[in-house]
Amino acid sequence: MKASRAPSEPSDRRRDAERTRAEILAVATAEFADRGYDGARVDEIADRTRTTKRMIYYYFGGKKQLYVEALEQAYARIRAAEQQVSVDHLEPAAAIRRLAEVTFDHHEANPDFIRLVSIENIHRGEHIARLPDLIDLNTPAVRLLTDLLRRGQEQGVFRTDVDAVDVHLTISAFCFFRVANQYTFGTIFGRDLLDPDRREHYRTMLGDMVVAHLTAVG
Amino acid sequence: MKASRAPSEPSDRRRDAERTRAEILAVATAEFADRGYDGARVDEIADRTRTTKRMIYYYFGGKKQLYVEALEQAYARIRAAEQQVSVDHLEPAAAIRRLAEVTFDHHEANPDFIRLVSIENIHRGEHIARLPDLIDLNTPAVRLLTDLLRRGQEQGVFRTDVDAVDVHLTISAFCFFRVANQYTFGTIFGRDLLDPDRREHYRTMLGDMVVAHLTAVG
DNA sequence: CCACTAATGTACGAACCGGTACGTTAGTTA
DNA sequence: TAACTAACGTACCGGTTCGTACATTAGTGG
Repeated sequence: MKASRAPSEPSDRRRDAERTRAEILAVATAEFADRGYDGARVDEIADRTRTTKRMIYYYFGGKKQLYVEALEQAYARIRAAEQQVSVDHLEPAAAIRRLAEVTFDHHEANPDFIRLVSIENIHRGEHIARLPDLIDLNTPAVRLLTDLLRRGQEQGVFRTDVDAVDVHLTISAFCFFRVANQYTFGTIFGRDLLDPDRREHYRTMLGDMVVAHLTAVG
Repeated sequence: MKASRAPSEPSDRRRDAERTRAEILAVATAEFADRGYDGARVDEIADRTRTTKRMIYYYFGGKKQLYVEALEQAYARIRAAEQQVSVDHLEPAAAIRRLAEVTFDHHEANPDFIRLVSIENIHRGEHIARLPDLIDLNTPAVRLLTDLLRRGQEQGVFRTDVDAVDVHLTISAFCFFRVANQYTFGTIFGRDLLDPDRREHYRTMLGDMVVAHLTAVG
């Protein structure tokens, strides 16, 4: 945390631990997302930074620890972005729709995060399970949904047999699948799920679906 | 295809090309689903069969071709199972619900298939794209949905701004995510999506959601 | 400006892993 | 039963890849 305070912005390659560490982590995130844990190469990560492989072991200890930190940082970023969302001024149904759109946009804009999550699930979540900081039963999205569901239910417009996590699951599933499985789905059904011309259709459809479900009689 | 016709069922280790090949493929499918393409080990696959690594190269040519055949066979099996579904006797809404349930059950019962698809998407579908036999724009599920949507729309009970592939996407996304992302989702939100006690809830919820969406005013 | 440490670079080792050269055996057929 | 081939086994090679021993330099405090 010793801030670099050189005259007139140092801006480049002198010794800078923080910068080196951050650069390694950024490159590693891209590499792991690109090729998976086992497909990623430590030498490749090193080559893409302005430093050497030695520094990876100096700062992170090993390939696995590097992967875990990349995963942790990716989650932290998404969490931070979620925290920004505010829908207090909207009616429950409109607010749910808005939240679905934010999630939709988010997934589309962060394919590397999606890929890291897929990779982590292939490994059965063994690494994320050891990151207690990430276990947050009250994620911003879930907190918002809890409140919105309560409001809608009190107004008598929302069904009462689904909870916040269920709704979050529904929204996440749609947004995640659209990005994560774009390749196999696109190949088999001949439909590019990320075609910009269809983007608005799917964004609206998701909101329609979630709201239709919640407002249907339970 | 020369059927083994030995006296009183040979039942074991004599020379049997078909059997050896099939055994390798079965073991390989499990290994690739378990550890991913790069994580899978050819030696490990060989060790788990009653034959040797040499046979893998004799019958399949290499690790990649073995993976591709495992993927192809997995898709073929799912396709065959889909073909069995018949919902002609049901009203459109009930039929859609039934189809959703079949897909739900199917995904839950075949986690290895789910994992292979996830793995293939991490590889950006590069292998499946080279399997023209699998490119089927009219999958059994899509054919059924096309018919059901038409019937429902003619009866004036279904909205007209979604097509069969959209509905299939919705259903698949939910079923796939629930199995594929069970680990990270379960860890972060503290909810086991495959808990048998919640199974019926999610199975019903999916049908409710899809039907509510389709019957809502477009 | 000197000594000390954090940060960095180089070169290399050892295990792993996909793949293959080469030899052998079982079953078939003339 | 001899000859032939499909099926199978063994032993090994060569490149890859994670990791490290060791040397070096930049910056900092006294």
